[in-house]
Amino acid sequence: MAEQQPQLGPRKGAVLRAVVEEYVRSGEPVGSETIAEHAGLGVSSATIRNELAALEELGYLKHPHTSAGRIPTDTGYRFYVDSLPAGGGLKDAQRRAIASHYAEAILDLEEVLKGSVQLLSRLTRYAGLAVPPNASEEPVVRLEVIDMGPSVMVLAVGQHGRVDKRVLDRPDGAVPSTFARAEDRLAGLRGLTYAQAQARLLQMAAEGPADEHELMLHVAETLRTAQQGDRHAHMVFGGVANLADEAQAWRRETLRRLFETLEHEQEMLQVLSDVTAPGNALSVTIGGEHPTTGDLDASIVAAPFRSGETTIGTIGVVGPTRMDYVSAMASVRAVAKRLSELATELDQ
Amino acid sequence: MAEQQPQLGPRKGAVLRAVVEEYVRSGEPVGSETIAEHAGLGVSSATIRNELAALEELGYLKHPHTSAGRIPTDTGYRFYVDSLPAGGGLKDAQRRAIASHYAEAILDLEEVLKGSVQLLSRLTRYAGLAVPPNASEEPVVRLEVIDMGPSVMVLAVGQHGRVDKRVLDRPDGAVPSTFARAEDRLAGLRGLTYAQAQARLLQMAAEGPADEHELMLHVAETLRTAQQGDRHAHMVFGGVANLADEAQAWRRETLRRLFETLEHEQEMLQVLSDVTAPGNALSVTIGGEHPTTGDLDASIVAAPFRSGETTIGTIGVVGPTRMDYVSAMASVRAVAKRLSELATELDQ
DNA sequence: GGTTAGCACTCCCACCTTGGGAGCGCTAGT
DNA sequence: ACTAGCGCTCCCAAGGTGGGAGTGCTAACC
Repeated sequence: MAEQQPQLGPRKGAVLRAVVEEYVRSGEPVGSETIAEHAGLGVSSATIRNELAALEELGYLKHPHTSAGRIPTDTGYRFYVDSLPAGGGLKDAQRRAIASHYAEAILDLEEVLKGSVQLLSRLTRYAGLAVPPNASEEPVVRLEVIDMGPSVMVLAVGQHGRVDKRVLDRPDGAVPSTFARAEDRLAGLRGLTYAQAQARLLQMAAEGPADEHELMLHVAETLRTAQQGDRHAHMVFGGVANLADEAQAWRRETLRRLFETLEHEQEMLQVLSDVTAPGNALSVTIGGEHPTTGDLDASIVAAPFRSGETTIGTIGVVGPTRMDYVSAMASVRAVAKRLSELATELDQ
Repeated sequence: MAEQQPQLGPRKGAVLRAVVEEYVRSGEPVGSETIAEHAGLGVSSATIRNELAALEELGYLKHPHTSAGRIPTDTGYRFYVDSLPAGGGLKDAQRRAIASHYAEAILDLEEVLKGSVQLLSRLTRYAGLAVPPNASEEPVVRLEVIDMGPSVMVLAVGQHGRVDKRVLDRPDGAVPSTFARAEDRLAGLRGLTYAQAQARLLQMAAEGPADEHELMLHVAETLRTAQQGDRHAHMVFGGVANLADEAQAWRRETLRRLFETLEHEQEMLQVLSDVTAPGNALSVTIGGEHPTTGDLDASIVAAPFRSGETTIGTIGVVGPTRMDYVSAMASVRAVAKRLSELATELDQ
């Protein structure tokens, strides 16, 4: 769909790009005069006006009112983003900020993610967010059932450093030896992926002794939620305060809804997964292109990050539709790349 | 200090209370007429005016400008709060919301806290926040050093369900048997409190074999940060979106700073600890009474929660200085109480 | 045909003015 | 000690206004 309307004629394209860039810069509707002067097209404002009218007709621009300048529609931003050259766009200062941020070695992927999200929020002045690795393909390093008296804690540790826990009622009839035996059997699952281990556990629960049955089911359930993210998923956010910035385009009411949505992790996970492009591509979602962002006049720029060849998570930024897409895309791309290298390294 | 200025004369007190309540309700500066009519003091507005002037002189009220009504100063709110009767103030709907919220049994204290914080934010329409238990007095249930290949994970599990982890470089010369032996020795620490276990570990590091030295130090360090909260503390927030509410008193710029501060967990922890009253009392911090809240025109209502007789954490709300203190205090008190019961129960 | 200059027109917005009202302080009288 | 009354201050919402930005159109030009 990025290839749907590439043909506007080179000049219309240039005019549209000029409008987007100027509007993003200034926040004011852009008039024909401004473009005639700054875009270096060598034509008069009257000609630009004709082009603007045509672009509006085509749905790329709109008018707040008759005698105001133009602002881009979501479709206009979309064209702009699709017409951007693939690489680059990173300012020197940003490049340096990224380099120095990752200079310090951190071994815990979770910590790395937190740092990366904050880095992104500083680079872009928007809010950074990340979806941590889904555990499905991660090998299990340790599985434990810990006797805590009236309750039991199930603990799962993954190769990439994730730790999932779950506390539950102590099963009837469980005695200390139940736990010891269960742990012995769980030790045998080491090295399997979460998905495999979960499957084995369901089997073990069915075949094993009755007093372990419930315990094993709970361990399986713990692994399942670790894979789904479920309602215990921990998205990572950073620089959310940026969204409240004075200069930002949101009305108070929209701002409130925006924060509410961000707090609602489940919805954000859904959005991120809807939005993430298949493959390793950077994805840009502009306003109405997704119901949630449309509701919030927001855009999301996100990219998956990998360990080796496997995609293990997503990182990106949320900002107003009137976003500096060039900078945001470059920053997200660079951080995701760096993050992939790091994650790959952490996994050996 | 709550007893510093209890004597304003009964009428001045009544007038001040009326101003606070009316202002909290309406958000508009309150005039003498309004009070004369609504406060039921049986005196004319002229008399009220005299009282208002006196209260302003005393620093309890202020004037946006000459011909406007009065609004309370932080000191005014303080007097108001201190003059409130100790109990009650909970509306029936709130009482029911609390009861039904805790109807569902949850075993993980962390989950309980998240729920409680969200409950508080719904009850008060402000932002809820909580400081989870500090680990010092919590018994250690399990300590592990997990061989993750190029790195090592230290894992500590506490009796109340906390899990702390830490990933670090694999010490030089560590072999599988190093970990096995270390874990054996760590198993001996079970049942000690975090504080005790940390002390023992430092000793063990000094006395034990060289190849375990570094490992033990790292375990000790993990326990230390678990106790301090350090920079890895996980405060719990909920309903932060409430603060962006249309009707709220904050300017955009202040709102931004507020969100920034909330993101800065370290600072919030400091504030909470500065603010928490010794003993089990509910504490109310109003605007300028603390540098951070003063900067943000914010107030904090917080109360410790206990397990048995030991204070293990803090829970409360943050809102504008123009806060409905009665409702906030009642909600926080009730939730903290319920939470204490639950925590006590969870610890047997 | 595309481009341009020019111009009338629209509409907003920032500015000012203005009247009314809310609320105060003060004083004098009860 | 309280209150009625009054003059004063200051805000604020409601018009009114001018200017400016920007448009759309037309007619001329290359």
